[in-house]
Amino acid sequence: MNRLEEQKARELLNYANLRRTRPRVAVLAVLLGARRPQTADEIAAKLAPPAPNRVTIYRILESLLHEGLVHKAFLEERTWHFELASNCTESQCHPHFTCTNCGETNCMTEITLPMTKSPGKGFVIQRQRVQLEGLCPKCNV
Amino acid sequence: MNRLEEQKARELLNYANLRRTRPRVAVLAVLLGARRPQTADEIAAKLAPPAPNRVTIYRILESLLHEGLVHKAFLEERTWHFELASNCTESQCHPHFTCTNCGETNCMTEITLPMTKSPGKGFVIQRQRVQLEGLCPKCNV
DNA sequence: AAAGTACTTGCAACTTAGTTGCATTTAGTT
DNA sequence: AACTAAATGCAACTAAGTTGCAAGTACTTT
Repeated sequence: MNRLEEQKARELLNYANLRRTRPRVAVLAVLLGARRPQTADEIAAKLAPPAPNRVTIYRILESLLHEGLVHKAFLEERTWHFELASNCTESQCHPHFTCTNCGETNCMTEITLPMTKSPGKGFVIQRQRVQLEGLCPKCNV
Repeated sequence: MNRLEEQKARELLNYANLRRTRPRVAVLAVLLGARRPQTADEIAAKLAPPAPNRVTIYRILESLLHEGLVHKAFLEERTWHFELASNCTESQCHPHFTCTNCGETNCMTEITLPMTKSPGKGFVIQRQRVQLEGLCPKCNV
């Protein structure tokens, strides 16, 4: 658990008007240090024991989500994955790339796609989300 | 349960070398008649009683998936949604639009996006999936 | 048409991921 | 130091999907 990330976590929480409780700081610090979207269980595994209760982690993620500090990345699994909202604009987040061979997910922050145009007919497109699938450098022989 | 769809379902199953059992034909017929991705429960609700066992429906969907007749549409819910694979190319399916107000999902078959280019670095992009979010005609006042 | 067999189905029990209610604790305030 | 709203932990619950196994059925072979 990096000190720098804890410090940053405190600042973000303060800014968002959320209490800086120990579990909340720790969860946010994990997300600050993560290079890919994390599930509640993955976060729990990275916390220094004694880990907070499962329910607490879910509720912390909910509060972070509510204040817009993190958001859900929808991957091809049933489980929810969370990541910092900081790299994303109002209308879209970076694409996520999942390797069909090893299953690992990478954040493709260097890719920015043009916003899809509405087909008319009364549809207003506000956000778009892109998932990519293929072979990652490790698996691309 | 439309006769035409049952007929079409039989043909597809035959073509895919899957046994044309009563539950399988019925499930596929529902998907043939659906205008948006369906969950296992939604499918079950549309079957003429006596509905097949929950487990059976999951296994049928699995077999259809395995033979490439249907695929999963990843929406912003935990639950899996299935739809016919027929409208889709190798590299992408039509985008799905979910209304942030009423929650309904629409298939945007009229939209086709250019394929995202790989950022290099050894990544090979094989498929892309796009989710859209905004207001649907009903909710766009 | 009967028999055989591999594929399917149904049932019960289980797992995973997330939720709810309530009593206890704690961060930030007075 | 006392107060209070917010946060936490625990136990019990729900939703969605899975597994093992016995019984049934579609298609094949004779």
